[in-house]
Amino acid sequence: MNSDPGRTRNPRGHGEKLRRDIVAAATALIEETGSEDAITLRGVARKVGISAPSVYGHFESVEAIVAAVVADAFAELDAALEAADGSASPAEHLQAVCRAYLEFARDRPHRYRVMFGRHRTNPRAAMTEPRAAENLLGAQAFGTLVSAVARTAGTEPDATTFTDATALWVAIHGYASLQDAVPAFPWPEPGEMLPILLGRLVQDRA
Amino acid sequence: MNSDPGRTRNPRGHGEKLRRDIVAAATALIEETGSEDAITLRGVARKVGISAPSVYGHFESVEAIVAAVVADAFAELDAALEAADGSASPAEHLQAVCRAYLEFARDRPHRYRVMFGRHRTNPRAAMTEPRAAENLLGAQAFGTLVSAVARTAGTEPDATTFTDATALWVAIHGYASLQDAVPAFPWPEPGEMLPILLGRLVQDRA
DNA sequence: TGTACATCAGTGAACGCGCGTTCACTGATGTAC
DNA sequence: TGTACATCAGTGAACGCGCGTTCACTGATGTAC
Repeated sequence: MNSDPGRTRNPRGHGEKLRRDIVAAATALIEETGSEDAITLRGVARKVGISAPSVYGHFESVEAIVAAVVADAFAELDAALEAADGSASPAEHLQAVCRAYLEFARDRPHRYRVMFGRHRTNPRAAMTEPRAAENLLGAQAFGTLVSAVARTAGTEPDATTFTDATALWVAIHGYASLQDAVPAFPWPEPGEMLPILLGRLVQDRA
Repeated sequence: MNSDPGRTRNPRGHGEKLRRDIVAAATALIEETGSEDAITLRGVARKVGISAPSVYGHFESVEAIVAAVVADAFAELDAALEAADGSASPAEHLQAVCRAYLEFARDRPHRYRVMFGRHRTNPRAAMTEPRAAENLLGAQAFGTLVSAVARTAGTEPDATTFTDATALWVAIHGYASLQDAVPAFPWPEPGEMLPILLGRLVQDRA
């Protein structure tokens, strides 16, 4: 909750830095308080160390700030799945992708909840093509999952891999979000749960 | 958002009715606005048609009102799964239970989101035994699922049925909540998705 | 049968607070001439 | 080389609003004597 009273104004031409500072402050507020409600325009300004009206130079509303936090988080998720070890066998790679997904959710539980807490589309994409699935936030992450599933089947992505990946996604998301929502439930560890879900949900077409 | 200005005071000994009116108003506010944030003490009082301080006679905080809404919703979920057709074959019964779960979530998307949006335990149970899994909200619903899974296996509930039921729950919850969160995704219909999840996740031990 | 009293189910006014938003502004720095 | 000016990156004060919370209260109704 520390603010930054010792902040010095950005030099000319570097006003965009404040935008990043605002998003970082909002992100920190979510992870510290556990709730998206904690993000207020004045609260974010306080955290950054600027006056409240200064936010308007970069965001037109609190919702726009939250949307930026969510967009950043989805970009991180995309990168985390992409970075999962791909040198292993197809089955091991798929498992690594799923493990990366679960670790992402576990390491940022509050942001993960916010990412999927309201329905949101990519704001930039929404302007041009509001319903295209490939422009949804997280589309790249899902694409990584589809590719990993296709590799285990030894095929190109098709309707079956799409269905398998969807079934896997709902299960892994459900596991991640219910662990966060109902921590007192006697959850199996990921090391136990993940092989079960993977083994049963991904069609063996070998 | 209609309030009730024509409300008449409850007769003596029936003050508890106001408590139910408050919970009903809060429930309606959640389903109308889609957000738990819309529940304010004054907003609920306005909706019921009473003055703001009157709420304190029945709830000590807004959170207590939301907790009551959530507890009611879990009781409804318990009842809905219990009421799923049990006269059919075990496999058909299990499918009916899962369908009832998905319908519950679909019919009250906002309440469903609030139910699993924060981690909460049964407030009454939390006073006595804070960690007992069987006192969690939704424990009865999960028990119904475990029983239905056990019937398909032809066994009493054991570690395997527990694992199967857990896998099924995370998948069905994930499916329900992601459909709500990402409506633009090309979701398979429940009629297509449910048999896939059931067929793959529930161990065939016949 | 009357009446004083206690209780119940609320009310109405007031408070201080943090919020989003507006407005006119400031002061440093680069640019044109 | 000097200087006027435009621009950039913000600030500070003020506004009206809805909120949670408190306080003393009201007025109908049941109960004891």
